[in-house]
Amino acid sequence: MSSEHPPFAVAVDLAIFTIRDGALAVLLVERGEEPFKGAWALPGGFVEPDEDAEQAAWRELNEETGVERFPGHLEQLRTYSAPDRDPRMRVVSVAHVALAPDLPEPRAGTDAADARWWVVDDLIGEDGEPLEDAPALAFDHRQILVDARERVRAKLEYTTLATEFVSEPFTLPELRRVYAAVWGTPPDLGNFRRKVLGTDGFVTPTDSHGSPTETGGRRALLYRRGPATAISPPMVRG
Amino acid sequence: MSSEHPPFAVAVDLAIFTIRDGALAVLLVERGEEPFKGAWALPGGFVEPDEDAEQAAWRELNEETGVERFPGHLEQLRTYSAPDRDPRMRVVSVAHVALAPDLPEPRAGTDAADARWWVVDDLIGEDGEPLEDAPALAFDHRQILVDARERVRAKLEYTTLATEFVSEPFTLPELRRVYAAVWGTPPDLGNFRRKVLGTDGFVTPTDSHGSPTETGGRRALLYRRGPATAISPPMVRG
DNA sequence: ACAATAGTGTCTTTTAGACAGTATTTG
DNA sequence: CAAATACTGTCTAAAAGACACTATTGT
Repeated sequence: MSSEHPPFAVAVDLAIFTIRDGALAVLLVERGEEPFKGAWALPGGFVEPDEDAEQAAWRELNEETGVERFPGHLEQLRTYSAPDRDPRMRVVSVAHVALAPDLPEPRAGTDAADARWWVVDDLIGEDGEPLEDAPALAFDHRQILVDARERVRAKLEYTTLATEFVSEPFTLPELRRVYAAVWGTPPDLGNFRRKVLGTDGFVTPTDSHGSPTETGGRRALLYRRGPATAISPPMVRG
Repeated sequence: MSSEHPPFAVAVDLAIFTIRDGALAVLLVERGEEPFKGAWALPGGFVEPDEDAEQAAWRELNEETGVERFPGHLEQLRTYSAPDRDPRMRVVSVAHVALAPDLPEPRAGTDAADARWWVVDDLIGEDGEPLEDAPALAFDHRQILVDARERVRAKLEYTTLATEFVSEPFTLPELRRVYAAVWGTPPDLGNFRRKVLGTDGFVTPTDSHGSPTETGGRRALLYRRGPATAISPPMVRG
């Protein structure tokens, strides 16, 4: 190592996903200060001297979503460090992906004008390019969001992460709708059931049934998350 | 974001892999200064004010390996940010994984006493625990190395990354020995050929043959890297 | 009864796993 | 020739893809 080490600020940014109305949604905050005042951004904040990035991410997660203890999954995505990514000063951001079952409407943070859920596919297209009529995101947050969505899409293939998007107990049709929302197209009904039930420890059955729907139809069996984390061989995207 | 942002140093650390004598090897440098003076560490250095982490990693890659332009693959692994990971000061490290065909013996860096290739499985066991008779690594570099090895193992399954471990042109038996070295056990000969040749764009054939071996045997056909980057469905680890 | 949703079964195609056999080269 | 290495073929088993059929519930 050389002996000089210029000072940086280190931040965490969070792509917090949930499923709302059958679509993948992400939490954005409207910036109340310059730079990018009025633009929408991923929630985040600086890492404090006595914590690591993951602890900072958990702290922000609870602050931004306004819950006691965030009920879902958190993992590091990657670090973004372009020298000019923040016009004020040199900031490297350790981006994280979080996901949880449907959460309440968020409260605005201290320095955010507003905060709300956005349908991800209304913000960025399949190719990762911004959509017309969609707000431009602050900093490099569009790229972070593109990378985060791809991470979630990929991990549904080879992990049991989808169960983090539903609250226990859940039905298999609910779980299937998670795949439909994230991948944009639902997996085949029969093959999906065969794969989930055939993967040891993906889900464990209960002996009770879900509530009836308004529109009629058979009531689905309820399940809980199983101990498995990997799906092998993976479930493939349509 | 809050308005305070304590100063950090931002470093990159590199797990540089190659195949030597049929085994996965990693480049380590012996530290010439405190802390951890005399211990072995992953090469790395601080990010400069005008570069991002990836540029810093490329710079260190060329400096540490002593080549003009590093001929292999580089990607970000993850960021390590425990508050006490460096006893001198607060340093977050953006770790990277690099891999390349067999490289020359490295030269020692300016602040490193020595540098050499180590067989990875002589440093860390299958479980990720340190081995007896193996040197302890400086900082959190054992954990970084464990994570880096797992990344490479996993990516051989679903990407064509293995071709970055051989220099062009190469033979299929050479490529198969990459899998054997990284996974610890060779894939079945016939099935390996079927998978590689059956994956469109994995390799492209040439019309010439490799050199004869000392011990006799048929000469293998030579191939070059193809345009494909993904293997679908993946090749599975024995 | 009908619509809607949940769940089962089955036929076909694809792919992996195992492994036997053939081809080419050196000494 | 034998030994060593490269390559091909084939049989079997497992899994996915497609899709038809049955079951249960509400209106």
